[in-house]
Amino acid sequence: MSRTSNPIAARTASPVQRQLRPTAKVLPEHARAHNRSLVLGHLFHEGPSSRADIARSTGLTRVTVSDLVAALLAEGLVADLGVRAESRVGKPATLVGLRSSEHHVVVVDLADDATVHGAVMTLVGDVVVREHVTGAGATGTAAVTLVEDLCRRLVERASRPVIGVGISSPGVIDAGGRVVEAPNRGWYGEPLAARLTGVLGLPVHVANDANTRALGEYTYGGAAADAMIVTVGQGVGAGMLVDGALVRGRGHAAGEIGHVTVVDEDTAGETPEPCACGRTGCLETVLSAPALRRRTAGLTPQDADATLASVGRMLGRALAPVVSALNLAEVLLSGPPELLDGSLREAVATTLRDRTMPVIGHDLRVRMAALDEDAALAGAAVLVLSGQLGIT
Amino acid sequence: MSRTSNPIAARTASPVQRQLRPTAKVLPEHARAHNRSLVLGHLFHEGPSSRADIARSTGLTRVTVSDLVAALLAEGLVADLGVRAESRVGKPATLVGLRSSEHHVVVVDLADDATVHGAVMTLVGDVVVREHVTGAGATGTAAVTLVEDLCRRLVERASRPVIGVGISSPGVIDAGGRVVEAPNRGWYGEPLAARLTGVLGLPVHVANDANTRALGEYTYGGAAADAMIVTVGQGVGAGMLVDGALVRGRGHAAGEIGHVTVVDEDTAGETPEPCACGRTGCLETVLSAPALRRRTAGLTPQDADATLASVGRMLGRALAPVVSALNLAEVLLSGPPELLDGSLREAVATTLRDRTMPVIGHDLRVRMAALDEDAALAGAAVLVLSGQLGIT
DNA sequence: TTTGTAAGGAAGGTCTACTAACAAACATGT
DNA sequence: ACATGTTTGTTAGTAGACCTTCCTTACAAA
Repeated sequence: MSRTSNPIAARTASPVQRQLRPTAKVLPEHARAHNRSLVLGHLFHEGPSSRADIARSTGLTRVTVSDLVAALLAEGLVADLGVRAESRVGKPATLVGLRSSEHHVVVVDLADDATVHGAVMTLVGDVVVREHVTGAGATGTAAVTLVEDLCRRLVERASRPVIGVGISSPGVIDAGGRVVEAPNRGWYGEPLAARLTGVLGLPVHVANDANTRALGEYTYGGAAADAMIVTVGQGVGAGMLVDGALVRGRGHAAGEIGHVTVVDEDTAGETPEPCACGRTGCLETVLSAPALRRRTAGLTPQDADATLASVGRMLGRALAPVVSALNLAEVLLSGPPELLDGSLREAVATTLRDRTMPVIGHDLRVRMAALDEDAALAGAAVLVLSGQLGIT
Repeated sequence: MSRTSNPIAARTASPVQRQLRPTAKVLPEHARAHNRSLVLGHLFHEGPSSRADIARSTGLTRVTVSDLVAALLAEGLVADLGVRAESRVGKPATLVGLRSSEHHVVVVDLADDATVHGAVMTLVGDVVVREHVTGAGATGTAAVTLVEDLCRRLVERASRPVIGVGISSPGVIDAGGRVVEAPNRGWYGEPLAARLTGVLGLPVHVANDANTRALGEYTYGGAAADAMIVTVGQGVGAGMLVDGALVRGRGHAAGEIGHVTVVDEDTAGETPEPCACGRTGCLETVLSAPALRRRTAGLTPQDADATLASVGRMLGRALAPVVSALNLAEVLLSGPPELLDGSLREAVATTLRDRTMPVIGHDLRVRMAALDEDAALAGAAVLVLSGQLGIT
């Protein structure tokens, strides 16, 4: 074997260079914030607990937990709930609990072109106030103003301290809340989060609607840590969860699967249809809610089922490589149940199992998303919980 | 809109429950370890630097960096290189550098069924010693003993302190170095890392060979942080990098794309062939090195190119959903260049661009892997660098 | 009543990184 | 030649964060 051209050896003289990622230093206070999030996360997921419970769960000592809880009590995020009712051996525990109804989150969903939906929510996702504005056709700065006004009204109507604002929008959105590209609102490089923070004086988080849905399903809907949530509405999108974290991708466009080609000339029983994007045979031409309705309109239930199953098989074909490459635990379908939760979903499941090796397809679950139409709002709330409190 | 069945609201009484991941507490010493890795990582990627350089790069103060460097000097991981040659304004800087040739890593590659390849490497991936054992047919415990003996010999032949052992093996391997399933060696649930650590008294890291290749390409080969490295050899595998981290997947089987179905009855110009896995039309039946050689044997160069292009199109079809879902920056092909680096690679690239939306396919790169046949060994070394020094 | 167990708090110690201040060593301008 | 400004690396002191150890409180079980 010739080793002279070893590219590793060739680099020995000069160091191994790479575009350095902004790896952040860690200060003691960051450790503190992390452990604080651990405590909050425990209370969020497990409910009222004693300090000793939290200590066991987090691995921190009781002393440290007491200290953190004291700080949280002072902040008002946590409340003393008195002694635990059930009594075991030893000194009875005093419970502390997250004051989830004593803090509010303002959330906005921009998925609907005609109407902007907003709400005030508690930390556990209960809707306290609901508002909407009809902003048909508003684009550019006008659309930003629309969102601004809605947020302001919601903040005013919140009866508790508002922890932050979460916004779910279609389009390509970067981690800093800048809308890189959202054709439906005419936003290109719009610094939405920064602008709203300036106006409202509150932390604002913005993310793609398919991604927020995925977050919502993970936090409130029991989705697995390695999952794909396919959202079917006017278009088709997806949120990807890998190891419990949202995948954003190189250009912040992860999950944009609506315009993957799935219908070819040689696809049995199908003809590629033109897509709004200018190409043909895109997933959206067969799987979007309008496309599904159009394709099943006027058919007998049997024929409609067959049609839906056919679409399910196409989706399954497309997802099989994704499921295999990431070894996903779950594929969730979010959208109209009358279209998705039947032969379509079953066809996706069987196709995925047929087209992947057993170790991949064996314990893969294909199910409907657990959350209803408020999933995007709930996910927007998770943006805030995650960003401000570290709860995931 | 009916909101009564809101599953979020329904959960308000009980807390939001989920399978808790082992979220680790962070102690001051962990912060220290993290910052230490930051210093080492800077020296690894940027080469000899002054303490002030490191401080600017990491965001830590010069005082802290001096302290960390002092500790690393005491450990012998870093050396004082004297004053910088070029002189600028101000006090001349004293350079410190990673003593990459003064420490060794022992690496083993188990991809070859007939021979086990091993090497002693420096921290920058230079091969110092090369050894191999012919272990045709060794399985189960005998195969473990084979690896054990090879490691021991390599450790003995290492002329510098050995930081750890890295092993690259086909099969499904969990994060703790347990081989869940490796049919070629007859390993099922084999705790390889633990066993070797016990015998050698050194830190041992084990990972799937496609994954180690991906790590090697990332660290030594300049691969992007969001990339897929497709490895073509006896079979077909892949390593997935998302945000610079290896994806392991729900059942540690991420990257197992060799048995995704890519050939159907309706695939133009192709007939599904039976696969060793018992199904038909798997990616391995067309893309493995033997399959490619068989399909192109005896053909004119033009016909061979057409055949390779056809396989490239099939691969492109399979990868388009993956590239879209994750918004990957790069797809790397690792394997025989005479088969892959031509019409096949070009077909993959054009197919991917044709079948994805512009925002996804626009700046996607499809190229050959930068590292040669030692890529797996280099990746195994990265396992150790990453696990012991925190360098990625 | 005694014993054992568990919860929570107080005191003291160690570790970590920061700020402030300074000396050393050099380039540059007058 | 000499003062000035710049950059480096170190010393000293401070604040934060978590730990270990010990104590008190409160209850169940024997």
